[in-house]
Amino acid sequence: MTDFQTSSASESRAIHKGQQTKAAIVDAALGLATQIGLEGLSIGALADVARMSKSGVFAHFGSREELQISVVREYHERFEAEVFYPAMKAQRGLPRLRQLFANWTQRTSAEIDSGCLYIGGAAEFDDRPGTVRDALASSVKTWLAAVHRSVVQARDEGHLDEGINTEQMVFEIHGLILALQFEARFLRSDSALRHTTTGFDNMLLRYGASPADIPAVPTAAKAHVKKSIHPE
Amino acid sequence: MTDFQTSSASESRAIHKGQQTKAAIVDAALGLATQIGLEGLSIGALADVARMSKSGVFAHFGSREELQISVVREYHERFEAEVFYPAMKAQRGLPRLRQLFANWTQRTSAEIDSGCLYIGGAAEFDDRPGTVRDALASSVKTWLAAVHRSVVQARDEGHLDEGINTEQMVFEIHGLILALQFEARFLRSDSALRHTTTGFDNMLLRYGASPADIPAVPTAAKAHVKKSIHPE
DNA sequence: TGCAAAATAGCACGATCGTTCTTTTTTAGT
DNA sequence: ACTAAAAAAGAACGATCGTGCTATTTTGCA
Repeated sequence: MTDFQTSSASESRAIHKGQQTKAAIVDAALGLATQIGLEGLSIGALADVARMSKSGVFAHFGSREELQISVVREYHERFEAEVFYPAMKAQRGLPRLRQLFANWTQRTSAEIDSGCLYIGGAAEFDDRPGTVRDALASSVKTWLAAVHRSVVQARDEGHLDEGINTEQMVFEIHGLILALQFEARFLRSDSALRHTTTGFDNMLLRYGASPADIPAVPTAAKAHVKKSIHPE
Repeated sequence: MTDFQTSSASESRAIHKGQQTKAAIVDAALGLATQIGLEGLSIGALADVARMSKSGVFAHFGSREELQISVVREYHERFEAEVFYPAMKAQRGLPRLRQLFANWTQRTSAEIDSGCLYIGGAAEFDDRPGTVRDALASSVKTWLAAVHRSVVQARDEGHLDEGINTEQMVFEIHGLILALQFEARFLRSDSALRHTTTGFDNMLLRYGASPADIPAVPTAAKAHVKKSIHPE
């Protein structure tokens, strides 16, 4: 169920009370990790936030590494629930791909005080082998594979040109999201969101989406319709 | 001289010996910071690498923050020397922009054990205000402004369509580089470099560069020349 | 060659780190 | 209500953190 596939059947087994306080701890840990990073996450600071003793927190995980992995798993599930599943309700093909991108964009830019754990984690762990890196990379790959499936479906439905390089398109989509996080969150640029959606619309046209499917950009530019697309 | 402008006149004032050991320390610190991050950089570990005492290292900076800023400045100068200045020798306009991108790409992907300090730093400091973040953001903005100048020049030289949105193009270029770092360094994808150059070539065509200026992609694809560009 | 100054080392401080062990409190089933 | 088990707290450990202070070594110039 944690694989960005559409499945069902989940079991909530909160027999003992420890399960829910552990959930509360992970929730607080995720909040800390998205602010100061997975490596910056310390058990002492987490205990303060969770209003618990250090050893009380520690006992739920057995090691800091296991805590970090729990945070990655929790983020994976939330990402799935907020970005992936809602988009599955959109019509298969281009509409679903657009919804997927819209949810992803919103998740990356809208949240005021929480950066994307995948992006921050990639920077922290690209030179740091271990189980945390593995869990992180596994989640990211699963997600990118889901995006790729959506691109392939859009092509197979005839919403995009059939000769397109789907991996190339996913790479470029990923780039737009990364640039959004970088320029919006780090550089505090308020035009990053606009550049992201404009870039995506341009990309769709370039990959063969029918212009009717692309909503007009809500700016004042209207006369630039030469042979290339250069919206204001 | 540290502003990505083409200027000259530099003065090397190594009067006292402390200057050169400080340079050696900063060099080692930069190596550490690109691996474990600016926040992970500790004076104790740095002293070990530099074969010095902790206090000996510390005395050169007075605070850890100042050490981090020194590392950012050093990275700025090296980036300038390896990416910016060499590209200035290329012909003004599209050739120079292409060289700039090529150098940037190489710097981002080729270095085996050192990630880009700007990208890692942006992830670490996007929620951490202070002088280190300011130094980092200042360097990045200066560099992106240099890229933007190069785009504007390419347009003014007539190498790109005159109606293009230059900020949008810089944003998309930045996205390609960020995706390169993410997928090559974190996901260890060996197709990331190819996706980056392909994406750039497609982008140039879309922004109006004459196809003759785009070197053929050295792959087996040759028959895809419909109305859009879909190289293998 | 001597001497002031600069550079480096040594040492200690309070704080925090992850982790272990023991004790106390709270829970859930009878 | 009683009790065994689970959960949380408390205390301490060695290590490392950034930083201050004092001594020692090294440097560069008269």
